[in-house]
This record gives sequence, C-alpha cells and structure tokens, in this order.
Amino acid sequence: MLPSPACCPLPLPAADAQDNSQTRDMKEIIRQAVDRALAEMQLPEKPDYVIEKPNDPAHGDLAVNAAFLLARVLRKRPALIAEDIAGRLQFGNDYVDSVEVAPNGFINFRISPRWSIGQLARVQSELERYGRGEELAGRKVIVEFVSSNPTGPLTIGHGRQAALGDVLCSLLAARGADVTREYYYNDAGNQMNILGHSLRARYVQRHDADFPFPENGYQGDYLLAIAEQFDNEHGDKYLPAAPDDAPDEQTLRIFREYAAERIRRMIDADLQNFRLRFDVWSLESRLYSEGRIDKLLELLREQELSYEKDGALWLRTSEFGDDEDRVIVKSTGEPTYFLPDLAYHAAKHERGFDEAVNLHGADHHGYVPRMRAGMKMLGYPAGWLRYLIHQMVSFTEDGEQIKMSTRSGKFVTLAELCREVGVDVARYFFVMRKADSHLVFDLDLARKQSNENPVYYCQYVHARICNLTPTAIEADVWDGDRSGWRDYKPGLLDKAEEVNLAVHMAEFPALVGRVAHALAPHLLTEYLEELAALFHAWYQKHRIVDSAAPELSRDRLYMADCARVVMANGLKILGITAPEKM
RNA sequence: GCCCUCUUAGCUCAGCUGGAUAGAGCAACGGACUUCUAAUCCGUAGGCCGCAGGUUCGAGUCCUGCAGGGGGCGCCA
Repeated sequence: MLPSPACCPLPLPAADAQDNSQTRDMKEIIRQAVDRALAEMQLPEKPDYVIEKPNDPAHGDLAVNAAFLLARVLRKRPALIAEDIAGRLQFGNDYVDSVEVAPNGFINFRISPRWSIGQLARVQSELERYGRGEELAGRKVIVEFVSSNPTGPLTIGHGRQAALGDVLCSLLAARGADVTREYYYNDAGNQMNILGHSLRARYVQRHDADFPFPENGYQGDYLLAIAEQFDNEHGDKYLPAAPDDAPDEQTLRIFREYAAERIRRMIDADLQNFRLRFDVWSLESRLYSEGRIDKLLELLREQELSYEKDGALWLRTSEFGDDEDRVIVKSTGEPTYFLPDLAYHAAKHERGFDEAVNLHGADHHGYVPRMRAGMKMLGYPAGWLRYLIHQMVSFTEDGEQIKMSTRSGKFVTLAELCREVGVDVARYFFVMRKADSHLVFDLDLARKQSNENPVYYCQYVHARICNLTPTAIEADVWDGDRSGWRDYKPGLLDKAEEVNLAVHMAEFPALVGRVAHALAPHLLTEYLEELAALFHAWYQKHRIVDSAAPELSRDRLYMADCARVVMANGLKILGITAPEKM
C-alpha cells in the first residue's frame, strides 16, 4: 500500500466565471468565437482545446491549439484545419487586432493594446480589493502551522513554516475563505518533562555549580535566564535536600509549568515580531483535562479499532491505509504523540471546519499516512485533512553552509535572523521557493540593500511611485488626489512598455486565484518581481511627470498608481511592508 | 532494504491542466547618472532540462527503470 502524496492542492471550485481579468475575459471571448466556428464545422466531437499565452510574444498574445487535436480525427494537416477554423471566426468587438495561422497549426491572436489599457479601470475601482475573489466564499478552513513543543524560542527552522503558513492563509482569505490560523502547543508529553528537568538543573546549578545537567536536556541560554527569574521568585525553596535526590512529581510539575509559561511568552513575542497573528492557540494539555483523550480511547475500544499487544495499546491503522498498526498507549501507560493528535483533530472536526490544512517540515512526512488512516477511521471525508509538507532550509554565508547549532550561537533563533536581515526580507526569502524544494537562504544576499535583493527591488517600485506625487504637484500636472483616478480614462498610453505593464497587472486577480489553489506562494513573489521589472523598465525609458505635457503626465501617473496598488496588494499578502520612501 | 521528495545556465531557481526556438535573478563581460531616488535600466555571453527507454501529432512536463542529493521508516515528538 502506497501512501498518497503528502501534499495535495486544495480541491477548489472552478474559478469564478465573473473574474474578468484580462486574459480570462479575453480567453472567454475567443473561446466563444472558436466554439461557434467549430460548431459550424459539424465535427463528430468538440475538441478539448486550450487557450494560452505563447512563450514567444512574436506569436501573439493568445494561441489556440484546437487544430492539433482535430488532425487525427479529420486526417488532415493541422495547418489546413487551423485555416478552416480561422476563416470562420467572428468577434463582436474590435479588440482582436489580428488572427493568424502559424505554419504548424496554431491559431494566434493579437489583442488590442486599448483593451489591455482599459482593464486598468478595474484596478482603480477595486483598489485594495483588487486581486481578491469569491470562489472560496463560505468555506471554513483551519490552517495549523508552526505547532511545536514550547521548549524554546522559535528557531530559524520554524521560519519557513511560519512564513508559508501565514501567506497561505492570506491567499485563501483573499479568495473568500473563512480562515482560522491555529497554533497547537504540544505542552504535554515527555519533552515537557525533559524541559522541567532542564530548568531544575539550571536552577540548582545557580547554587551548586557541579550539579549535573540532564544528558538530553535543553541547553539553550534562554533557560539560564528563566532559571534566574525562578531563583529570584523562589529562592532556595526547591533545592534538593541531597544532590542525588530526584524531584517528586509535584516539584517537577512546578518547574515544568514555570518553564512552559515563560517560553510560551517568548514564542508569542517571536510571532508578534514576525508579524504573525494566530486566531486560536490550542493546548495539548487541555485535551487531557477536558477528558477528550479518555473519550477517544473509549470510542476506539468500543468499536474495536484498538487492541492490546505486548502491554501496549495499538490502533488498527493498517486496515485504513497505513503500512502498519501504531501504538497509541505505551506499555508504560503513557500515550504516544499520535493519540492526542487524533483527539485534537477530532475536536477540530467538531468545530465545524470544512477543511483542515496542516503544515509540517519534511521530517514529519512519514507521520502523514497514519494520520490519514486515523481520519478515515473516525469517519471523516477523504481530503478533509490536508498536509502541506515543506522541505528544509539551509543557510549560507560567504558561500559556505552554516551549521545550525545552539553552540555556534549564530542565527539560531528566528528573532535573531529578523534582527539581522529584517522581517520583510526574512518573510520574502522563506516563501520565494516552492515548498517541495529545499531552500537555500543566502544570508549575504539577504543583507544586501541593492538591486540584487528581490525584496528591495519590489519595494522600490512602491517607493518610486509614491515619490511621484510631490513631483507631479510641483510640476502642476496633477492635484495629488487619487480619488480622481476612479473614473479616469487614459487616452495616450500606447508605448510597448505601457501595454506590457497593463497586461501584467490585468492578470493579477487570476494569478492570486491560481496561487491560492496551488498552495504555492512562490508564484506570487515571481509575479511581483516581473511586475517590478516591467515597471522599472517603463519608468527608466519614459518620463512620467513632464510639465510640458500635462495630459500625458496624468495618463502615466494614473498607470503608475495602478502599479502601486497591485504591488501593495501583493506585498500585503506576503506580509511585507510597502514603504513610501526608501 | 522499503517509502516520500528533489535533479533545468557557473550559482540560486521559475516553467500553470503536455504545445511553437526552455525563461528569470545573481555571478562574468560591455554600456547608461546636469534625473521623477542609479535600491534603476539597456546589451553580450552562458543549456544532451541527471541518464535510458516508453506513451503521441508534440515531453522539461505523463509512465517505467537507473544514478545522485535531502528526508522518513520508534512503545520519539
């Protein structure tokens, strides 16, 4: 039995037909014309052709491959069929400038620049809503990410997941979903006991330097600070009577809870610093205190989904698609991680979510099949719980890979990384590669404040455009009131750079939809870099503000403002600032 | 050994449901600052898309095998 792939795209409804972004709308117009032509030809069946943008702009703006698909059925050369189709095409408007048949059989369409420029009106009418959509409206989605033991501050290892998860949520929300960002604190289980022992050791060491530190303990410096606080509050009250005395359960609990509480506060601060706001924090410990664990155990026993073997309690996951059965209660009587996680997801399901998405690092992907089996066992629909598994991150500096270790003391925590390169850069770098791929985080590049750094390259577009306003007012070509753009009709924009920019901006809403659907934020950074390139090229070549040509200046200021809106909306989804000055 | 994932320019990576001559950034080389901020732009060069088969009008994309990198195969979490 093969486990299905760890990551699947969300099963979204088809994109909204009302989405009248440039390509989509023009594709619809062309599709109607082609469909009519094909109907005239009395074919045995309608081919499932595609309309797409050619790689080479010399081929036109959009192309149709219908002739290839018909070649076999009609036993004719594609080019001849394409001629036949093209000869029958009729458009109800004058926005299709040309229809050409390529020698190989593609039918190429050229779209009027006026049409593309005209699409800018939508940017100005929607403003901050430009890029949003409704195809996920009414869908309740819970996204769980960054979840971890509260045993230390967030590390750079958490960074990618934090950024990916947050951007993913923003994308789903942008397309209408009702999104809940959830953090699951694994504040129960053995790791927390180790944490308790670690804090106790640090505390005792303050009074007895020779006191041994647990072999598998948490060595980070943050525990020294917490031990100091504990010492200040409690003095020598919890020191062992003899060095070898083990702490009783009551005492250990005090250390454990003290450490967990302080560390949760550290994590909260780290998240806030990373501009990440969770809607709900769920505590593993609460699953026990609310009796959910016992309830689940009882249910599993009743339905004979669990059985005892070798003194442990096993779950029959192999009957639901997993490779083997899994232990849920160890022979020691302690539950494994799996049991509370099942109870947690049962609780999620009860909370009424249409869909649950979990983000995890690649080191957890082996865990996915048993969770899937568990969900199936509990009767939840296949696909209700989805996993987005991302690969690990490595950091390079001076061309060499940095070892991530507590001892090296360099960039171990997310907060330190942000202090070094800034939150904007950190967030951007973490999402700029597709989740499936390993991410090489180049610290030298991240620190650079130049064109080599894609973050500044994008932000600079926004700053440049904002800076045009005072210039325009001073040149007396514009009053600086953006509200006037809403019904503005530019008539002088016809440069190639202007049309290219307009076409790209018109694709933004469809792109956001596609990125949300594919759970692939890196496509958004790619889009924004292209937007930036098109803007900078235009700006470099054509003067925007020219007191000798006020009308043209206004047209260009209008277009620049559209670019500002699109860039700002894109950066907003990424959680990155759009500076007015740089 | 089994499972997942990745392999595209010197480096880091795009490539949407299979479509035309495979793209971008960095690095290299050559140019553009009396300017609306050069944190910018223009140009040149750089490729058996890991290898071998298969599917078809057409494969970087789908299938199979092989090689290499990463991850996982606990009564850890």
